[in-house]
Amino acid sequence: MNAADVSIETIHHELTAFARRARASAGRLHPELSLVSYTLLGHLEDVGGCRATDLAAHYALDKSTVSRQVSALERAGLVERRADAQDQRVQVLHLTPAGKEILAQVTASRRVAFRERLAGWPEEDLERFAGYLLRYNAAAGGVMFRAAPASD
Amino acid sequence: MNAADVSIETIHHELTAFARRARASAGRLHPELSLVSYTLLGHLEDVGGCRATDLAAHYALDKSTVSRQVSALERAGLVERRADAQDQRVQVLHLTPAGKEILAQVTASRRVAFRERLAGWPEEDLERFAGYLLRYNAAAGGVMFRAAPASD
DNA sequence: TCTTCTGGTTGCACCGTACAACTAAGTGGT
DNA sequence: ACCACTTAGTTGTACGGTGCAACCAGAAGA
Repeated sequence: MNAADVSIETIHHELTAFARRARASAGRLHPELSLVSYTLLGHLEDVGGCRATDLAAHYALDKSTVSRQVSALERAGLVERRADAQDQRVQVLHLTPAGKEILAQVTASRRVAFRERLAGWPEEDLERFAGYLLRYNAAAGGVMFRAAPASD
Repeated sequence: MNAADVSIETIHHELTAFARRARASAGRLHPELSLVSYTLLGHLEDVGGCRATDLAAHYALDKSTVSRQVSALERAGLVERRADAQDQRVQVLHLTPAGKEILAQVTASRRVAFRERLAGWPEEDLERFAGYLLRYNAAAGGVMFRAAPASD
């Protein structure tokens, strides 16, 4: 096992640990906004409104899951559905002011957490780390794990 | 917003994306071994057997959750419980040969996935990336998000 | 028009999780 | 020796997130 393999093993291990920890702790702080809800709201803000189908495709979620998430967010008053003039089936989703507010709060609080955790890092390392994550996620392309090589 | 803040924002965004993606896709490949089961088995292999309470403490899970996970793993024949001579309450958990086998398979297949995704990276970048993740996770110290700064 | 496609909802089942109540076993004080 | 307290683990219950399948309503094309 050469040095590159050791590094890959470490990356594997640490990213797995991160994912597990995120899963375990994501819901406990900000109970009003789960990790998925948060990313959904964030996407709506980024793109400025889209359809439920777009969310499902973008996040590789089942449309039923998105439907329920959106229902919950609407019930909470964070998103609103607007009819589409061209197509009566689609409902364009938009953030409400309350949704923008909550999203901003949660983002700010999480940013603080990340900033604390990254305090003391040289700017050069921050930039490289960010670059590596971008590059890695781009390569991951929406799927975290591939199927087993030979067993299927 | 200076360059460091931009980097931190990117790290925040990309790690969040990774966590969400992991959550969404972890269960679909290797349905026989969820992300949690996998890390539990991995820990048992690393430390060579421990108590359910140790697992709960190490992964910040409720003991009931661990109890059920362990029960499932035992039912699947991947771990076995051994009585402790000193304390009749504790059951020391060990991987069975089948557990070692499955763990090795899943690890291998995931390693392949990571290796593919990291193919073409210069060895220097791999080492730095691994180092950054280690450093970040060490700073995270078991909790992914801190409470909101002022709202509570 | 009639069939097919598409956006979305709902019923159902499953998993992972927490909390609370509980049992069984060890520990310590009197 | 006994009783209170702690600790390890299980079980009941509830909840949130997820996928699949069935379904409905609107749109598009043969």
